[in-house]
Amino acid sequence: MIVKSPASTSRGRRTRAALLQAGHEAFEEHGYDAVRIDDVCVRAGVSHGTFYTYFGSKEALFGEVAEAVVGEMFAASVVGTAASADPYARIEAANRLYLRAWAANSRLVRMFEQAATGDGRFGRLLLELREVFVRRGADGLRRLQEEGLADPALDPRLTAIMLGGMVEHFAHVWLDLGEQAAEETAVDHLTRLWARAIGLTDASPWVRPEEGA
Amino acid sequence: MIVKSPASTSRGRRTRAALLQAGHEAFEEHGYDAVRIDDVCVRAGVSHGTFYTYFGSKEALFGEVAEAVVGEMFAASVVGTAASADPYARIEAANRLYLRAWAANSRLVRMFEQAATGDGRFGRLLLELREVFVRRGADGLRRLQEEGLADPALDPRLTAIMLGGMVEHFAHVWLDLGEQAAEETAVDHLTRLWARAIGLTDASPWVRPEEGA
Amino acid sequence: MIVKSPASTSRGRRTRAALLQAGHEAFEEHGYDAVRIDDVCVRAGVSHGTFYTYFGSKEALFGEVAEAVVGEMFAASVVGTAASADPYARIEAANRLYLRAWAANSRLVRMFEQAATGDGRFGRLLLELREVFVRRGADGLRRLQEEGLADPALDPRLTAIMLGGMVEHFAHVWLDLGEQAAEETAVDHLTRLWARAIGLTDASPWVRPEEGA
Amino acid sequence: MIVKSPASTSRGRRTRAALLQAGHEAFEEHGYDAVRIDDVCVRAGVSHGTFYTYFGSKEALFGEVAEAVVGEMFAASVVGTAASADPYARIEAANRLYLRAWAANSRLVRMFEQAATGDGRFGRLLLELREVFVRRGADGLRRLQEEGLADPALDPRLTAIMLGGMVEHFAHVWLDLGEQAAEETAVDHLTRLWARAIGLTDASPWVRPEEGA
DNA sequence: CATGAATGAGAATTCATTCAT
DNA sequence: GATGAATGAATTCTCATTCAT
Repeated sequence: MIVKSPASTSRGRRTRAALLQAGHEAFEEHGYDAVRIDDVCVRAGVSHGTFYTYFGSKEALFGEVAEAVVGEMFAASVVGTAASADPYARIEAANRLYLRAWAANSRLVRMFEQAATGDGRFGRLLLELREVFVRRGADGLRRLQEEGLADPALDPRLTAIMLGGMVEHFAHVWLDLGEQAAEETAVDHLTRLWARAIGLTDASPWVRPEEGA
Repeated sequence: MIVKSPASTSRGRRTRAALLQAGHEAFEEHGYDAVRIDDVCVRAGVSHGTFYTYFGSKEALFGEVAEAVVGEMFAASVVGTAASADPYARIEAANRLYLRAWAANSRLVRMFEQAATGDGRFGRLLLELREVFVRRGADGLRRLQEEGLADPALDPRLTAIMLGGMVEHFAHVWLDLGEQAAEETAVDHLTRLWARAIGLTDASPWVRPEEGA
Repeated sequence: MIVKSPASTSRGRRTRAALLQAGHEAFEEHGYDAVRIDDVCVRAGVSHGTFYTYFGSKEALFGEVAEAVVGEMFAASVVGTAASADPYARIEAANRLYLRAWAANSRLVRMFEQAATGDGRFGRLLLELREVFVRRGADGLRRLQEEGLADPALDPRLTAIMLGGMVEHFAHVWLDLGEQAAEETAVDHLTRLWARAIGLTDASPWVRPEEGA
Repeated sequence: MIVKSPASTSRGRRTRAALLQAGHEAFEEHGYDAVRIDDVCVRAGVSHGTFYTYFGSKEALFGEVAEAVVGEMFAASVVGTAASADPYARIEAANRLYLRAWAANSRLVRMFEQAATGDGRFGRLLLELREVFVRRGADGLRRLQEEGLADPALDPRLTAIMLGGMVEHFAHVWLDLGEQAAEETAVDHLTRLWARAIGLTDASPWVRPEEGA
């Protein structure tokens, strides 16, 4: 895509950033289709003519917003990789991270899927993003399997998709659909479910009554 | 909602059904906003004037399509409730059911969320639908907890949301995003993860090597 | 090009014809670029939405106007071919015909050339039209040459282009630029010049004074 | 017209000339309406803000381009007037000149007619230009008539318009529409046709066979 | 009931022109 | 003088909806 204006002056850079920001907010609030170019312009405080100085179309704007968001999420996914040595703690940290990363952009990322239907560009972007998270999850599980800490019968990729999806989906229900829950409780549950699902032994202190007998 | 025409004649009933069916397909394929009344009419083989004999607006059509879909899913969720006595088998049956129910309508249901942004009507529909599945999951878990077969520390509702979300989300990734997987493998993994996540004793035969030593 | 509407009803056919007529007039009066779709609609007495029921764009309308005009001119070029046996009279008849054919559409045909620059479609149409007239002229000249009535040294095609151009251009100057002249005088001059230019002997009764001496 | 800037500095003069040149080329290539100020500026290598330092509007630029072109053509029409004493050679020289003058600017001059539709200013310019050529042709013919070398029955002005139009129109067909022809052949034919059309005695050596018998 | 012509509000986009830097 | 950001009037085109036949 041709970036219409390199925004060579500082004023230009400011305007461009304002439009990007306004677009981000507008898309988040109302969804791709419902956003009018003018909405974005009003929010950014510029005339609609100015919009076209910086972006060729609504789609172009969305593309840049999307790239920025995906970039953020990539970045977030990397932070804190070198966490604890304790597997359970690592899972907990990852879940917290995951939840927060999606918290910031849940609605927008969902929107990529709508936008993705037709085009293909956003679809690819979205798949790449998801793949990063999936791969991280799969790699983690594989390591645990090699160490004998997780059920070796589980397919790492499939499992990562499923458990990762659990977190992603919960983030959506929690943040977008307003399901009430404290972050601590949420992370605690997600981690406990995840850890025990893969067979991590010391996943929880729970001991079945019968065993105790 | 005022149903514009009770479609009293049999010809009328046929036309109405054709529009409903055409709408279902069109929404599924292209998404709410991208569908034009004309697309639906062409697909149904009627003139676009006729559309308004049966539906007051595009939204009205979508509303009826949505209600039909939700009805189907409600129905599907009830079927086979009285399955096996074995908890693991019950979970497996539920997951298979769940997966299939979403398989049929995943794209449309997702669309409810887009459409929901506006007036809240579809949003409510969606919440009610989800609630049915959540409640079933929560009830099942509570029963297992009472029987001492599942971790009593887990919050039934939260857990049901998370694990139900895992299934729902996987259905989406699998069917809409094209992740490759055999249904058997998928159901097997989902069930294993679900069962072990809640601490169901005989969830899987896996025993950690060290323990075996 | 897809004709947007076959205008199956008589009302539709009337509206379509009105738009075509209005377009013809508007293009003729103001030129392609200066005509707004709305001008055409107002003139035709329909809303601009209706315009798009029948034509996909201004260019599409112009295309149909152009085809109609070219068709008319083709038709006009054929009429009266079987005229007199006297070569001079034949040339005169052809010139009168030529002048009248261009009289009706001079401005529009000129417009094709503007419109032709970019596209190619109108350019081809125009070349074909011109070719018809050129070929007729060339064939006529060739016959006269074979009969020994015209200078055999003249290239028929080139000559036809030049003398045909003389008539076409004069039509433009006369009709569009307002040069004053009576049709009789014009036809008389054009014929006399044309006939004598190709060496047709009895082209004019004029005898050079010296010869008379 | 108020010339916005006298371009007092040498840098200013250079910029002004660059814009004029760029405008000339752009108008020639794409036509008046299709040219955007930005195209001209890019071609001239200046920012579009600068344009308005030198020209008040697109029309003003076109006006200056037009005046320059017309000036050139006036100049060209004068050159070589004092040629040979032989009438046929004089006509040949004039035709060659005519053809070359139009060759250089045919497209732009045609454009004057489009642009003329609006305010009449360019139309007047064009008429004046054409008048120069017409008058020269008419004067030449009148002289020949007085000398008994051309048909006295011909109206000088009308004849000059017609034969001049033949040359002008051929220039257009040849150069703009791509009709293939060598300049020599073209000038030879034009001259022969022109000379014989007005009845110039020794116009061509052709003698009808019958006469030769 | 069915048809399809007509409508017009609304959205995207272009581009000549102005103006602060 | 030069720059390029900002403006907004003007234009094209879409599509849900109405209505006469």
